[in-house]
Amino acid sequence: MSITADLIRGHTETIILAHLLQRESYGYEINKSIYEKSGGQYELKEATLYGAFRRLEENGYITSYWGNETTGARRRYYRITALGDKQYRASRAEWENARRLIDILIQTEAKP
Amino acid sequence: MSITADLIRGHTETIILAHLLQRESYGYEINKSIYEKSGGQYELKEATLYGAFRRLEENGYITSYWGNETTGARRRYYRITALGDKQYRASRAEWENARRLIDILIQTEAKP
DNA sequence: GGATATACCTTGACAGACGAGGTAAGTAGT
DNA sequence: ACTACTTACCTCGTCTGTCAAGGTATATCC
Repeated sequence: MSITADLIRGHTETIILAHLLQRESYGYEINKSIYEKSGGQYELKEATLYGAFRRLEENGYITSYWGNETTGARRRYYRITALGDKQYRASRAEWENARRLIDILIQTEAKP
Repeated sequence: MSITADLIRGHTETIILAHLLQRESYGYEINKSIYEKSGGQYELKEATLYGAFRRLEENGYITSYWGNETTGARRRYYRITALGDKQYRASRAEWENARRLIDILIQTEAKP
């Protein structure tokens, strides 16, 4: 992992919601997907991932159920709720705003 | 303050360094400047600000000295070091990368 | 005298991320 | 049969940055 996690902190839950909007999924797959989408630059730690799932479920943004795998390890699937969809849109709008703000705040005028 | 601080978390020190690259300054002024640049959307809490100063100084990114104000409250001025300049450039590059990455990770394809 | 602005600082609590550990089932090679 | 690896889940304790709440002191305005 080449990107410092502090910079992603605060976006973990939004990233997970974004993935679940595409399709129902489970922890291991979501993490793999993040790894691939980031070109190998970023990967959630498991403790972070499962902690985020717990919070998201507590807040009613996702629901979960055990898949009925007949082979291989069991999987817990997650599905986004209507509330989660709403939260995703709000978080995304916040990100757009924060991005613009940080761009303004960390820039220096006329310095090569 | 309308932006949640969690989204800025991890950029506080870079924001301070960016300000100090423009000119030597002191805590109160830096915070006012952030408030104004952000259009009143964001303001550091004092505990956060002074905590960041302490870390920056411990790491050798800034130095400080007491101003000799003849009137009004005393001020502790901060100056960025060569190491701080280097760190700023690195942090800024990291931000460009993180920004691109988050954009990729929180986007959903073809959803209105 | 009292309120407000400037200007600094500290302590304790909280929340998210992480390191390090664990469980369990299937697959591949020797 | 044994060993190693992959898939897949989970938890506990620690660390770090932020914040609420408190404090000190000087100067100005009404």
